Amino acid sequence: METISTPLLSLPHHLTPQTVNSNHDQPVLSFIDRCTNSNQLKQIHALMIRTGLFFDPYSSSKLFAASALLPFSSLDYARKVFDQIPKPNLYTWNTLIRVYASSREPIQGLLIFLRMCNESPYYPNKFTFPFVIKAAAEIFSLSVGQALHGMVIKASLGADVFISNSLIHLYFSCGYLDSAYGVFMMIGEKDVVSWNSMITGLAQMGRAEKALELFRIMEAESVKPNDVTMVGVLSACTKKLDLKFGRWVCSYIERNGIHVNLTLSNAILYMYMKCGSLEDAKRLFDKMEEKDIVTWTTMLDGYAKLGEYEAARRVLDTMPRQDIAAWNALISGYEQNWKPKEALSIYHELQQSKIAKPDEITLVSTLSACAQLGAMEIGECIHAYIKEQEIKLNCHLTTSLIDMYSKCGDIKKALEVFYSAERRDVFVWSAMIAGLAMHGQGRAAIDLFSSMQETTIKPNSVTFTNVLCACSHAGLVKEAKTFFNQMEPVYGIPPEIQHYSCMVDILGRAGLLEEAVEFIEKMPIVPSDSVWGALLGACQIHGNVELAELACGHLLELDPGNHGAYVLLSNIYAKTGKWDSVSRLRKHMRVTGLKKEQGCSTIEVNGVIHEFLAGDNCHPLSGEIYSKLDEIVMKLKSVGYVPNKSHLLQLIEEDDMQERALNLHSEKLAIAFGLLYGKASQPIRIIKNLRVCGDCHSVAKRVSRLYNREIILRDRYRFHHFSGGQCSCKDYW
DNA sequence: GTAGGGTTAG
Repeated sequence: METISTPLLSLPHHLTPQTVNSNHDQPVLSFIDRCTNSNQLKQIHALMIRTGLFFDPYSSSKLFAASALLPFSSLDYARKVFDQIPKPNLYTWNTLIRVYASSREPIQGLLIFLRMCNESPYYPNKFTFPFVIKAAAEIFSLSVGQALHGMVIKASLGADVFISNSLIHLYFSCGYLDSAYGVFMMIGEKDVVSWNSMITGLAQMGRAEKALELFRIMEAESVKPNDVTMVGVLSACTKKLDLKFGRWVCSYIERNGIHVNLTLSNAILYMYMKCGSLEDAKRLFDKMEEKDIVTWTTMLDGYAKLGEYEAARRVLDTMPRQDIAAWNALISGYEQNWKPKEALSIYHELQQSKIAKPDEITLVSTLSACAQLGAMEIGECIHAYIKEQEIKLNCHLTTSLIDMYSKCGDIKKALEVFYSAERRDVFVWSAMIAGLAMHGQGRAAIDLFSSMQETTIKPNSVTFTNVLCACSHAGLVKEAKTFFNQMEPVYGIPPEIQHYSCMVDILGRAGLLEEAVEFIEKMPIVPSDSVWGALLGACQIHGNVELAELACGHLLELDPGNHGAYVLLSNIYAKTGKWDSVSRLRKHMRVTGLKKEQGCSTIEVNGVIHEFLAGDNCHPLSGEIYSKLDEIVMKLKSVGYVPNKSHLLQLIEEDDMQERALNLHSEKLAIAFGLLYGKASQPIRIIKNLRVCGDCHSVAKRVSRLYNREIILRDRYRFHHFSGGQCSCKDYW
């Protein structure tokens, strides 16, 4: 359509804008709204230019609105029409801001708004503000939003309910609950949208209780709720996992004859799923006449999160269109249920099938699966894919990459990602601090926390957990006390149970057992199993039987099935030679059927994860692995290694059996495998599900020197970097 | 002389 790009050339000379009468009964205009496709619209456009009608501001505004708002039209075309209009009127400016505000580039809405203020003779009116405020909300810009709010007040439009409602929405998108509430309170005649904006906003911010309270007030003030209200209320129920209230909402909807559209059905379905009523969800799903991709994905996600993978898979295979969200639901279902291998296998299938393109969420879940497994080669492939596809690193992805590299043992790469990140939110900072902590670099973690103070990012409760964890792994008692004491007065974060546990752990490890007990006694909240567990762990290190029994008693009271507590206590008895107690405990464990969690180590070689259980013969190369292990032990013994059996005294009595059992530890099998098949230039990276025992620790140290190989071992709590006969934990773990 | 704000999944 040539006339669109060169309209002025084809303008008939006898029809200049001035000669057109503002006759709005022009028959052409009535055709605009009746267009059913873009060709018809373009024909009218051409005709209007030929006749000069296009240069009448009212007529062009009608055409422009159609080009911007009719469903078949594109924003690109609308923009071309706009650029042809010599003097857009206010209606036209407003319409352009409106379509940009809900487009993929809401920032354009703000830019057009600025252009309008500078270039046009118009001052924004009551229609302009809702659109431009929406644009600000879309990009979460509090500063722009506040500036607009100021303009609204200056223009004496503060009482407009439409504008107020959009301001409420804006403040919620920016997390400014109080400002939203302030605007809400200033509305003289609140309408249903005002209430809906508040209820939805509160629910989304996790203030479910407050949202439901507002719903009750709304009822008391006789404002009639609609379907959107109910979606908001259901969202609050879902956040609270309150099935009872959710069911009540469903009956409320029925009693009040509220129209149940697809969105509302989906919200009910989601509530049932999240609140744990699979039965209700299934019944509703089968009853729903109309289903969209949200419906299917909600079912799929529900099954996957409940661990019903076959049902989840069936939904994926049945749904009419598999978009990336559906795949994400399955991948994250596996990942969040600690089935990282399955998660990676689905990701692999997705890549092979090319049915959908992985997005940020896919990559976040997949990286987390790599972190769980310690699968660094796969994690690196995903990092390369991100670079190759030029996927922009948002804070979520940055956090996942840092976490993956940290948990796979490459703290340098984690730091590289951290320092090259364009944006760092509190999660990015916290992940980096956690990474340094688990690698025993307590000082560096604290320094990083100090650098964080120089930014505008405020630490949260997790940040402090990680900082205290760093102090624990590095034995920084004084520093830990300072941070802990600053939490509430300086940062406004009241210490939670995990912070108390950390402190008990720090004091206990340092041998300040008395102080640790005093600390527990003074706690303003009830000590949890983790607090007693920390004390018990410290008692093992320092061989304090009395306190260990006390801690163990409390621990088993809170968590009777805690086999770890028994193992720790029996270790302490063994260490202090209380054999009677050891056998009494062993008998008790046998009778109650308590078993130690089986040790398991994994190692990645050439992108394949190999898994070893204690004493297992399942690996196809088992024979070679055991011969290698024998060779290692012989070599080590020839240079003075003596097996340290204190770690399994409680389980096996005969001496040679003890040594055999030690050699069956899964991390030793993994080390032997790594020496046999890993690249000689690469460190051996091993992930162990339990804590590494003292004997394996000393073997790893010796192997690192004798074979001149770096070994990086992640156990349940932290990393050990073995190199040249030393470990990064300095034998403090 | 045309019009506006709030909605479900990952």
